[in-house]
Amino acid sequence: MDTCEYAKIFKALGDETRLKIFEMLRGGELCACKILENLNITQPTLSHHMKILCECGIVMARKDWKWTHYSLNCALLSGLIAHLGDTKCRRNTEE
Amino acid sequence: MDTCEYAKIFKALGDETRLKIFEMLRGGELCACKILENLNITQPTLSHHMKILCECGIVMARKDWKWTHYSLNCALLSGLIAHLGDTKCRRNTEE
DNA sequence: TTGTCGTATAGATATTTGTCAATATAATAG
DNA sequence: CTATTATATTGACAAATATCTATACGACAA
Repeated sequence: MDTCEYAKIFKALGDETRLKIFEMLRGGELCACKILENLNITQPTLSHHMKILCECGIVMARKDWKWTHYSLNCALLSGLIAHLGDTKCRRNTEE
Repeated sequence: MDTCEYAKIFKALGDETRLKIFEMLRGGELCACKILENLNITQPTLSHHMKILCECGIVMARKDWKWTHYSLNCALLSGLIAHLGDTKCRRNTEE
């Protein structure tokens, strides 16, 4: 995973609507129609956002008959968290 | 910290140039001129990016004589990591 | 086949964004 | 005062983006 891919994830999460979707999915898998119910956007707009979330890898799609179910890619999320956590953070009081 | 503020942070990190800056700062505090040396952008463009990084709170500026030193806001970063880590991530194999 | 339902794509448009050159600002030195 | 140095701001512009309406696609039902 290089910097460019992380940038893609951050960019995906950097839109308020998509971050809301991300937060919804943190509770577990959801179908597109359920997500749509909780947002004030049209269906094509949701489809557009889901594509972006899937293309960066942080969200996965699963088709089940007519419905598409979305869930977080937990492995990728864990990797991202681990990467962020690997930061040299000194206590601000001293060098 | 509400969702909107996280979106601002993610948006800030969603640009490749700014993510590079973020990665540089993970190694510790740096002056603007040092950051500029490692990027192929002009000084005004760097200034613009630093403003965005500071406005979302993830980067802090410290003026010392003629130089401005930038460093990560470790408290905010920790909060972000904790938030992300608080995700209900099931093993993908079972319900 | 025709209709319905959930989702995706195409095309248009207004807004946002990243970048630059030019200029300003603030602090210091002489 | 003037000159220098590091950084910030302004204004312009091309590229990217979020959103919509209209339409297409795919799966199933009758």
